[in-house]
Amino acid sequence: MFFVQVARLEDPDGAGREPLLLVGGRSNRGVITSASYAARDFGVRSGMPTRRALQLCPRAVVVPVPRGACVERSRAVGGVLRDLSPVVQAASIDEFYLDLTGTERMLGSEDLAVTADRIRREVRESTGIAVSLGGGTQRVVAKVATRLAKPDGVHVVPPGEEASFMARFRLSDLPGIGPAFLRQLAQKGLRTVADAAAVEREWLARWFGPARGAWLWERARGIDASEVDATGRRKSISSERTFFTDVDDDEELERRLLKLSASVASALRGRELRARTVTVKIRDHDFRTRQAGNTLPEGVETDRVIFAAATSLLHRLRHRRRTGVRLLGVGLSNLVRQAPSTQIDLFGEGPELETERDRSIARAVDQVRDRYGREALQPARVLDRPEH
DNA sequence: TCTGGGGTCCTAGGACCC
DNA sequence: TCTGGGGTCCTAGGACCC
Repeated sequence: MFFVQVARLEDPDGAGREPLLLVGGRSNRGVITSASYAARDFGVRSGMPTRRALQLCPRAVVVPVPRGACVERSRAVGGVLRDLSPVVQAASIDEFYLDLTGTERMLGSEDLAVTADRIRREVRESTGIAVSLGGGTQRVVAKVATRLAKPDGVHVVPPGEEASFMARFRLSDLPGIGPAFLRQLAQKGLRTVADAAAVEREWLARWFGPARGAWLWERARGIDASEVDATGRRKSISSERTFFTDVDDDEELERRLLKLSASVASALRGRELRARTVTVKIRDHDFRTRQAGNTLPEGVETDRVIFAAATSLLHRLRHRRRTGVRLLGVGLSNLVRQAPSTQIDLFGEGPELETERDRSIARAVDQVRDRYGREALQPARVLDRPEH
């Protein structure tokens, strides 16, 4: 409900008054990101094509995702949580894990459900966002418990009741089990968590492999020792766009690639990072998804070098298969911190990928856009040709 | 009624190194 | 003459999450 809530807070007289509210893409190829509970009664679900949602619920109103406002509100929620809990991990824009280990003395004998409810009220008062909290001694238990807390409530599983709590659910309710694993499980006649808990460890390992077998054996008992990671390190930055209609023209694809490259490069610099790996992703007209990547000897951050790498990857993909393109994307990974000073190429082991001059230009462009808006400075045309 | 965009993690094969 | 065993890194694809 996060996106619906934000859309309503941003437009109280419009979206705020609309009970049948859908947030998501409105183009011919859009999907629903989030639907109000009233709209869900019509069978609308997130991820569903907007066209289909409007057939199920013709009187619904569709508004675009208020992206910027969602990021702001998410940060605000995270801020409140960090004031109330020592360890907070932002798992996504609308989901956080809190590790309250060590706060027992501070909280005295207060019941965890009381603590959770206080957190819930505090978040709502400070940010206007209604949140649900699930609690437990194991991460997977807390996660599954949030389902029972929705909307706008709290559900805490007492210590010792983890296994019996988990036994109430279907395997499809477990985070980490999707359509593919579900099919495999069904082939062995396993549908519920209780079904899986009744199978011996060795059999699960034999059926699903040692890693997944052990994983399933533990989750079916509510065992999940994975830590709450509060470091907040980004591992990748990407941007992708589905076109209104398929694009088959190479020059048009390069123009799109330039915009995507500039966008991820700017996000990269905004986090004071450099990327060693550039990846280009294509989804062809028949929905076949392909990607090509290149890892550079050092981290880069400028539009020029990232676009040059992306262009040569795009050509590689197009060379392998040249057909109508539905989606184009650029990703950056292998992220490293920006070096405090320029490295000097003492031994002449090859030219630097980007110069300090490149970086100064890129950062100057960022500053202009910060002050005068994204539209203030834009690439005029495709400047660089690929190396090969 | 064809299927968004932002992510994370895992796997398997190959190159390369000692 | 024709081949071990350990490791890391890179690439591509896929499953999964919200």
